[in-house]
Amino acid sequence: MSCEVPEQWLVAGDVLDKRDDDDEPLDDGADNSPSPPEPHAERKSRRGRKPGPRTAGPASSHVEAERQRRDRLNRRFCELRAAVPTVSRMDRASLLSDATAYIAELRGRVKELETEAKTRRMTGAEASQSPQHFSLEVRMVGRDAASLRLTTPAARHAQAPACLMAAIRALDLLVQNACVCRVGGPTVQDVVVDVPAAGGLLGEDYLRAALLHRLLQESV
Amino acid sequence: MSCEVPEQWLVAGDVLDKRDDDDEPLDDGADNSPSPPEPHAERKSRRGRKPGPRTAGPASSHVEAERQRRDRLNRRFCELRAAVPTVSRMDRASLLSDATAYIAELRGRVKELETEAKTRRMTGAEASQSPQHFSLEVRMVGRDAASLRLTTPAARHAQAPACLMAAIRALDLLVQNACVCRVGGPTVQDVVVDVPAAGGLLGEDYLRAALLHRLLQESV
DNA sequence: ATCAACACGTGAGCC
DNA sequence: TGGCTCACGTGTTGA
Repeated sequence: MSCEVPEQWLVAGDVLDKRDDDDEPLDDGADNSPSPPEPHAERKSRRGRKPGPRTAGPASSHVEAERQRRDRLNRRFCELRAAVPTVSRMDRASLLSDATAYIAELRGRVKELETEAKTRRMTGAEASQSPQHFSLEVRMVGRDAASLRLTTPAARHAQAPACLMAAIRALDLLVQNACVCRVGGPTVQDVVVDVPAAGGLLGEDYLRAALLHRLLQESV
Repeated sequence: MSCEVPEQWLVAGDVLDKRDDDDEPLDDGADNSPSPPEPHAERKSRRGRKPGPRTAGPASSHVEAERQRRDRLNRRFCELRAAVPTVSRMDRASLLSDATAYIAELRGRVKELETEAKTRRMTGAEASQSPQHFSLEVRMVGRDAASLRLTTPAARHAQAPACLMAAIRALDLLVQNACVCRVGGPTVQDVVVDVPAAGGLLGEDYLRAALLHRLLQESV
């Protein structure tokens, strides 16, 4: 496919100025029209026709433009070939179909990975939002003591007791007694904590709200 | 770019048999050489040259092959154009560069998503393997009671106390007193549990081994 | 020798 | 008008 440019069969006045910038063909204002017959160099896989009789006449602006168009196409083909890792053959047509297939493959991978990431994110969010499914009882014992009972419907949320402990500690409360048990096998996990000195300025509702807030924050 | 095929300027004996299967040009053994002049149909964006003088002579096997090659290239171009969503212009060259850029973009997305998935997997594995970093003390109190102390170096392993509780329960042990606290801010998490009736047939080493086993199993 | 692939020049439509 | 693009036929290679 002639990607290399071994300047071959150059003609006499080869200038090779070719400011062959790619990057959007929104250029080429009025630059290629000038006179220089500018023969095309660069060919490698010696296939195709020889540069021809090189009619340097002034009527060759068209052939020159066509030459530049061909060169640009060739460069684009080379770039595409460099971008596609699975090049079955060196054909142009094979390159095109390979590029199409590769794009489809990449699209499939992207979609697959995105769905996987989404699934992972969902499970993660579900696991971290599990405290929303907690049932938190706050029962005042006397005036400044409380008994908390945290129940989670699924035992896979094994971090629930620790979250409650952290929340209690974050509220500067002391734990007098704690009992964690699982009843009904892996379905229910129960935490009962007795907290002295949890009353005072802290009412039952405030205590519940603060603990819930902490629990939700803890499980981020 | 003439993707449609509105059969135009057909010549008299158009047969249109063209078993134009794509899928790897490893076919066409000796089929195009036969006599039928087979003019090419299908053109739409009336650009380019007219089909020419249609030299129906037997010397047109080459032009026919070239025609088929052109048609195949055109089809492949159309397929690629259908596969690339960001077609800036209708040029062939623009299509090629757009396809290259799109492939690069897809590659970047794939790499990004893969690294994200890998990171997520690593953190998950690390979090689940964290109990390996636990420090578990087992101190016998008398003959059939024990005091356990579980210390985790990182406080983000909030499920450690629950894991210990589950392990204790799995060993059918009772918890007399438990205390979970965090010292040094979020760096150390400490769990102290008193377990009566943990002696008997269960020695200290066996208790420690069983608890470690349970802890490692729990954290899968 | 045939065959496949490419490059070249050129005709022609379109803006 | 001219520039840009594509199609066409042909010349010329390599296998």
